[in-house]
Amino acid sequence: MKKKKAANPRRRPIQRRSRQTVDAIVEAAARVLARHGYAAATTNRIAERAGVSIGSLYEYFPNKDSILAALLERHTEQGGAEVLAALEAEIARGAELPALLRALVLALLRQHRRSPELHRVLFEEMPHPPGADACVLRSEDAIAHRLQAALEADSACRAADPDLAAHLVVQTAEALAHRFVLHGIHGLPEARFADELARLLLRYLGGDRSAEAPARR
Amino acid sequence: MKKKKAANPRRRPIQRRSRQTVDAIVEAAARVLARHGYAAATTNRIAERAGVSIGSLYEYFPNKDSILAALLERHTEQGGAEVLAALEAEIARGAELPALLRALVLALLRQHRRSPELHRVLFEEMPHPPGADACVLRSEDAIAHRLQAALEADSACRAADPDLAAHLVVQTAEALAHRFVLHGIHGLPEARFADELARLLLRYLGGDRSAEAPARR
Amino acid sequence: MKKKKAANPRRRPIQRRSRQTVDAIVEAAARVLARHGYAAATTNRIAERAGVSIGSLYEYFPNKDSILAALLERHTEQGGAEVLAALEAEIARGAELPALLRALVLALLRQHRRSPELHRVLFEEMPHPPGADACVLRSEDAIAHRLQAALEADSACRAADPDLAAHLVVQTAEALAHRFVLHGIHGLPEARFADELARLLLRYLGGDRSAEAPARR
Amino acid sequence: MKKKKAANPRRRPIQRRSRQTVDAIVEAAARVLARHGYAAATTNRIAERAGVSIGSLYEYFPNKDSILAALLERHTEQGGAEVLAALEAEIARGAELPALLRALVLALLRQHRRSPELHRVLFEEMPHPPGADACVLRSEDAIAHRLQAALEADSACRAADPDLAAHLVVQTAEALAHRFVLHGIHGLPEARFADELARLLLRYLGGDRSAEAPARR
DNA sequence: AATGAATGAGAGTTCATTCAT
DNA sequence: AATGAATGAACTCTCATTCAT
Repeated sequence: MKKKKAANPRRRPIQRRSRQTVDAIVEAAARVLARHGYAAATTNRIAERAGVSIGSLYEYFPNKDSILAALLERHTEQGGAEVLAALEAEIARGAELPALLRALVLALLRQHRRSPELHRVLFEEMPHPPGADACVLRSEDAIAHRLQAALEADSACRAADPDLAAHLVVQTAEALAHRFVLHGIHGLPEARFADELARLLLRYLGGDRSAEAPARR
Repeated sequence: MKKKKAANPRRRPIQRRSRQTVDAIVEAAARVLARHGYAAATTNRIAERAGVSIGSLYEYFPNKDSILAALLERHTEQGGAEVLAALEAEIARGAELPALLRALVLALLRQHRRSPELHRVLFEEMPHPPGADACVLRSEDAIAHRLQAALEADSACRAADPDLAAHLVVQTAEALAHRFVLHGIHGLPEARFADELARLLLRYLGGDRSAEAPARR
Repeated sequence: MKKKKAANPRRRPIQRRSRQTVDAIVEAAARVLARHGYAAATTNRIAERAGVSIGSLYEYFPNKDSILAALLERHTEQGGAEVLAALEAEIARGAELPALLRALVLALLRQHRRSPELHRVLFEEMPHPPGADACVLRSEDAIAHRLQAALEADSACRAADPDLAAHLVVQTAEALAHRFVLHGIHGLPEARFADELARLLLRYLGGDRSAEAPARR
Repeated sequence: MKKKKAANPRRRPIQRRSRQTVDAIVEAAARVLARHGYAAATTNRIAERAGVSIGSLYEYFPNKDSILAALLERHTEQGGAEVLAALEAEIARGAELPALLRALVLALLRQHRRSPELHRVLFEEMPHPPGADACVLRSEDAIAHRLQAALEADSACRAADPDLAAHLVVQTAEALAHRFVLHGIHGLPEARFADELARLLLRYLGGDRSAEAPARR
């Protein structure tokens, strides 16, 4: 019988050696998943690719799931940080809502484009045990939180509930970017898709001048 | 690695008896997945729950994956058909864009609510081998296609490319409904979420009078 | 139908430990086959008799067939080596054709007598997948090759084509010894059978003085 | 647990219908074995090829082994009868020992050549449960018996024990013909092989004039 | 007599995990 | 700390055989 232990690394990787080993394992898992798919990602194969014995692997991770969880977390956090940074940069340069949303959309597309195979395996092929998606939610929350602040500061935004609006925006952008990168929409070029998605978000938030133009007549 | 055989039932379930057995197996798979999760869904357990011998199970399905694929397909097609029907009904009664989008959102939420555990396992816990998601795309395409026609017939719609707009709307509604049912957004009640999502879609498509009202003053 | 993997041990048994394990498995297979027949030779039973876990068994052999193939090869090579040695010994002591052929026949009988049950299962009960018999052919070729050299050096031999003659002699001796050990000929004692078989071979090769005697009269 | 029943047909096929069905099944088994090998010869496949339901198959044969045993018996008896007939014909025309032995060798080669694939599967790939070879022994005995009578009547034969000699001759001829058809000897043409094998047998039995020729000088 | 859907014991094999070295 | 041979529970799937129709 298998005991399901908490999916946390066994030891805090404080020392450099440990940190390197943990990284090597997670990195190896990423490579194996991306190149050969979930079914081929056995612990022995991951250890081999990491240049580490299977025994050492289990020194750093209590079980297989914890490795995949760590990878998912790393992947999500890296991606989230990039998007957050892109957002921050745009805000810093005093961008208005339209530019902000475009930046969000482009950053998400870029992130998904980075290693689409890994992304696909991670989010479509790989089983997500209950709770595995917490880090995804956390990452989105962080982005939504930053966006909310921006919305509150932007007079063009007509959202009654900026928190809710920010969440909807982030989730929509994330979900649609994900789908577009993996499956496309007919033959639509990415640039046009980005435009359209940004337009959708902008209209929702109300900074859409062109939409109001007819009414001004 | 094992040769993946075509994921088609061995025997065309033309006769009533066969059809019943196939249904029983798929239904059993659904119950096992929903109640015990992906890891517990062994072929022997599914057969047992279906009240069928393991040999019979393999009389109707060439391998395990084909059972899960059939379940995914059934689930997706049923859901898609319901949403399509809801849309159709709304259109038939001459509903305008706002009511149409509300109906779409509510139908999707209803569908995801029906058996959220099965839904979660099917879409988050269960590995989706490459190609398994084709039926999901097909279902969304069908809904998008119907919606597109409605958009083209609706003078309030300002979408330049109704095909693209319809796809974005359906994908957004589907993705957010999915996420909301599984993870929620803070403690937001479903009714309010539905309102907000419908509002988002409506503003995108341009049938949003209230948004333009202030500008008229 | 299943993909047949190469019937080679996974791990080259270079280290002493590995070599021992491989031997233990092959030896266990021999015991199980001899004692309980082909039908009882399951991988689990072989592993158990070898005092090895089923997992370890598959560490050293890629599949069941490869174990049986290894056993067949070991059996054939051992037997062939013995016969070859007997032949060599006889040649070394300067034996003439009659003694040589007797030695060949006796060595083959001895070899088949050693574990007749294993021999029977290996060559009659066990399915031989195409190609499995290559090692048998190789072994016979080696013996025939040695015999050929002896024939060419023996002035009593009247064989026009020593290569062909050597092959016929070896195949005849092998086949008849095999049959005699497994099924006997009426109640014929082995000693008389050996005499007669040796006589048959001798007459073929022409070293048979007694046969020519009457004609001289 | 499987009960091993006696490998005899359940019912005496007296009626024409039954006889036809039995034949169809055995014939189907032959085709499946020859074309697809032992591993593919499942009872269901045999029944299908025979144009008979699996239920009917078990009406006529108590188990799978009995079908294969029946096929082996049919094959062996047919072959034996042909060889016997060839021998008889040669004797009837008053042939001498050399011609008789040539006829025996050629008949055996012809028989093995008829469906070498079936022959190979039947005698090398297929497991022969203990006792399955009784019919082969019987068939050879019959041929040996006829040959013995011929030897006793032939003044050229110098065999001291004609019964034993006949058995050795038949077994040698059979075994070597078998081996030659299945594996060949280097690139040797069949005609030369037949010559050499006949010469071997002839020298054994002593009707070899050419061998004695040198002595006459 | 004939059918063929149903059966289920048991086969081969995998792979996450352990632990003696 | 590190190793990797060893483990064995548990999996998917096959196929000879049965029996209700």
